Formats: sequence, structure tokens, C-alpha cells
Amino acid sequence: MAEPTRPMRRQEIRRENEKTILVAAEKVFAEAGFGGATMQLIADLAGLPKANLHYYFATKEELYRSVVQNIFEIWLQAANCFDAARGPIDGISAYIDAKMEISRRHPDGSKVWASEVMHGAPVLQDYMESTLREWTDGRVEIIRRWIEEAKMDPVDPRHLLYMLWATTQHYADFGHQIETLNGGKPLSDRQWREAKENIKRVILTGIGALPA
Amino acid sequence: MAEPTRPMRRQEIRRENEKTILVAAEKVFAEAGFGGATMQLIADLAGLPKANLHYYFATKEELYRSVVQNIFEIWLQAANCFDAARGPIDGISAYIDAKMEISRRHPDGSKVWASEVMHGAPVLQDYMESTLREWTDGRVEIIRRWIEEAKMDPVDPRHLLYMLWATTQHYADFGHQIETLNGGKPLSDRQWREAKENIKRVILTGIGALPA
DNA sequence: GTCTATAAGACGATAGAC
DNA sequence: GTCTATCGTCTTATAGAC
Repeated sequence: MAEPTRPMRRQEIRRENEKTILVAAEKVFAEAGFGGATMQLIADLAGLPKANLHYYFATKEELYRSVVQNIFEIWLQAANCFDAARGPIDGISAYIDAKMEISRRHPDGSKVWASEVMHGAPVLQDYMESTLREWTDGRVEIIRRWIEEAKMDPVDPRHLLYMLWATTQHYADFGHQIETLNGGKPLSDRQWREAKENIKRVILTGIGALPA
Repeated sequence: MAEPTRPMRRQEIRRENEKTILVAAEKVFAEAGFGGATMQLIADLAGLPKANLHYYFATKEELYRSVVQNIFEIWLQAANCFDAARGPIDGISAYIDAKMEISRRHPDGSKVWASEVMHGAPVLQDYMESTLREWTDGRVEIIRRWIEEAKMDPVDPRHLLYMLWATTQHYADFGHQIETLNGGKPLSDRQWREAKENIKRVILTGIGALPA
């Protein structure tokens, strides 16, 4: 046991550097897209020589893949809000809150995800056909049950889910447009709260879960 | 008047070739993003030598700018549906129909627009700060009047507009995801109709314009 | 107005010293 | 594990014959 800390140090160095690179990569991919992003830009933002990126991630595509998979994990976590709920008011409120929090705290990740889907999901196609489809089918079943139990109006569950995804994701993907229309300033705490409340109120009222 | 048609021919050739190039460019920019698109890909799709593209559009950026401006024109046209309306049911229904028709018939344009905004609107920033802002402010006023006249509930007009943009645009930008969740098949006529009806019903009910 | 050939530069990736 | 120097390729853009 002469050098008990050495192997752990190495692991930690790797873990930390990978994290630094992934954070920088997410930002650059979000701002420039996959094609517009360069390893040099990512390296500069991470404060590392370009060759080090290739030491940790063999290719640009492998780095991009890691960024996208990270985001998918976060997305799935938020998706769980739906499960514990007893009805649409609980479930949909919690889901909107969670997704809006992602749009606010993780706008770069949201943009990379949007870009990936817009370009035909070259990396995520497998996940979309397995994990995402299963999750969606499960949530469609839950919504159907809510409708049967007369907890909400008979709204098509899939189009309702698309509406939830669209409205919440919009605040990240089109954040620049919203900021411009807000006089060039980011939304304040109060405005984010209002956004959430408006979405929840319109949708929950619209599906007949809240009294009009 | 020896050759009266010659100058007109030239104009027509130019107009037609520019159109061909713009159509191809929109598709390639939508599929690959600005950075991922190459003049070679666009030339191949247009069926022209690469050098011809540079004859009609000096640089890749100028070509991209033309594509984006075309889309903005279409977007503005749909926006007019709001004006002739006597109330939220007319106005918002017509606007949703128009925007959904754009998402369906012009998905590539929608994606280029989304990509442009996501990357900070490098080309459209001026338009967003002038034309888009004016349009938005005008529509906010209309919605405010509807609220005063008790034609709908007091919903924040801006967040309502964002909701309309988000839900309709989603069917173009995330069309690949929707298609995947639809068993790999594009939405049918009937499904598009259902999508429109769902959105209209949920939003119009949600803002208190339709009875719950 | 069309097209081939090519210049000039940027990019992803790697070799190899430390 | 870090970093400099560089290779080979791809891309934008242009020159110049037709």
C-alpha cells in the first residue's frame, strides 16, 4: 500500500476533465449546432488543448453522443413526475413545473435535444423507438384512465403530450426570441412563475380538469 | 425591336434558377443546419454545378439569408389571420389553422426558422426587434381588448402567443419524433385534423372563450 | 450564363516528445 | 495524462475557358 491514492486520483482526474469537456461541449453544440461546432471552440471554452479532447473522446461524434445521452437522462427524470400523481391536476402540474425548470436551468441541453430531433435523431433514434415510445405509451394509458374516471375531458392523449412538450420546451429553444420580445432582458423570477401558471391554467382548464 | 424577348428570357432564367436553388437550400439547411450544410450538397440537390450557386448567391451566408427571409415572409402572412377576427374564437382558430398548415406544408422552412432563433438569430435579429416586435405588440393589444370585452379570461397575452407558436411549430420541428411515435408513419389527413381540433379546443376552452 | 479546375484556408484527427 | 506540431481531407470561393 505504498501509493494507495494514485489510482483514485487518476479516476478523479478523468471524471473531472470529462465533466469539464461535456459542459463546454453542450454549450458550443447548442450555440453552433453539430456542424458549426468545432473541437477547437470546445477546447478553448474548456480551457484545454484540443488534443486532450481527443484523448477523452476519440471523435467529435462520440463527444456529441455523450452530450445528447446526458440530456436524455435528465428528460427521463422529469418524466417520472407523471407517475405518482392521482389525477391530471397533480400529474400535469408537476410535469409542467419539472419541464419548465429544465428549460430554465438547462437551456443548452434543451437546444441540443431539439436540434438532434430536428435533424432526424441520428444519435437518438434507438432511444426514441424504445425508451421514449414505452414512456409515451405508458403515459397515454394513464391519461386514458383519467378520462375514463371523468377526471378530465376526452382529449387525445398523444396530442396533449405534444402540447406539454411543445409549450415547455419553447421557453428554452426560443428563449432568444422571448428575450428579444421582453426588451432584450431574460425573464425575471416573476415572469417565469407567470409563464408556468399561465400554461398550467390554460391546459388544465382546457382539458376540463379545472373548473372554467 | 430585333430581339424583344432576350432580356426577359434572362430575367426568367435568373428567377427560375434562384427558385430552384432556394428550394434545395431550404431542404439542406433544414436537414443539416447551417454548419452541416455544404454548397456541394445544395448544388447536387438542385442539379447544378457548385459554381453556379456562387454565381447567383455570392456566399453561403447570403444564400442562407435569402432562405430565412423567405420563411419570415410566410410566417408574417399567416400572422394576418389574427386581424380580421371579431373575437378569440375566430382569430385564434384561424391562426392555429394557418400555422398548422405551414407546419404541414413547409416543415423545412419551419426548421430553418427554429434553428435560426435557437442559434441567437444572427440573421433575423433586426427583423425580430422591429417587425416581429411590432406585430406581437399589436396582437397583445387585440387580446387585451378581448379580455376587457369579457370575450375570454384574463390570460397573459404574451404567454398565450408563445403557447400558440410553440404548439403549432412543434408539429414541424419535432415532426420526426411525432412520426416515430406514430409507428414510423407520417400523420394522416385525419390525424392532422385531430391535432388541429385538439389544440383549438384545449386552448380556446382553456382561456374561457369556449364553454367548458 | 455555364462549368471545370484549383487556390486558400479550416477542420478533425494523430504522432510523438515530455 | 498533457501538449505541440502536423497530416490529410473537406469546404468555400474564384479564375478562366466555353
